[in-house]
Amino acid sequence: MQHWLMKSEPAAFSFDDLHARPGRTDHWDGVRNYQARNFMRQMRRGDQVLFYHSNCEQPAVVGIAEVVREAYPDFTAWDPKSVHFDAASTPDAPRWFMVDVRWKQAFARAVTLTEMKGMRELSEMPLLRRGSRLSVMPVTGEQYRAIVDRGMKRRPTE
DNA sequence: GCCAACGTTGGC
DNA sequence: GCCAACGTTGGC
Repeated sequence: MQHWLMKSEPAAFSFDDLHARPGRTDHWDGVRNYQARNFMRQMRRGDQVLFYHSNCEQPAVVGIAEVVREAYPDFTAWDPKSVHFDAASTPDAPRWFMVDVRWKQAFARAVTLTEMKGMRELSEMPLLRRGSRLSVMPVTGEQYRAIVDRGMKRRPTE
């Protein structure tokens, strides 16, 4: 099983928004970056996803989601009215892809970006690199467990 | 709202 | 294929 981190701006689509969807499930549309797209295509059903709130008052991982459908064409790229429209992507030759994720569990408390910067286990995370803009990234099992442990308060907080 | 860092575009 | 200009991301 693989682990991932996916960013979303809560003003656009929050972890609570995902919870409110039918089946607590939605498609992850709008990724328009090749590296992030390629990571999504590597996702497999059952992979665990850290849901990260970006570009907001308190950037943080707020909970866990799960991949329930593997990569398929992002149809919002074909819709001229969509902000994610891309004329270069067609149904015959889709350029962009998305996966479906299901809300799984909210953290007891958010694990903030500031806090993550102080965690030794996370020193290699792309998320913490200066200027990192990658919106979908792999997370190692160790990094995943370290973050979930914090979020679930299974470990005394400093 | 600012602005540094990044990815993409397009002229050459 | 280079690289300046541009638009976007996202922390602060």
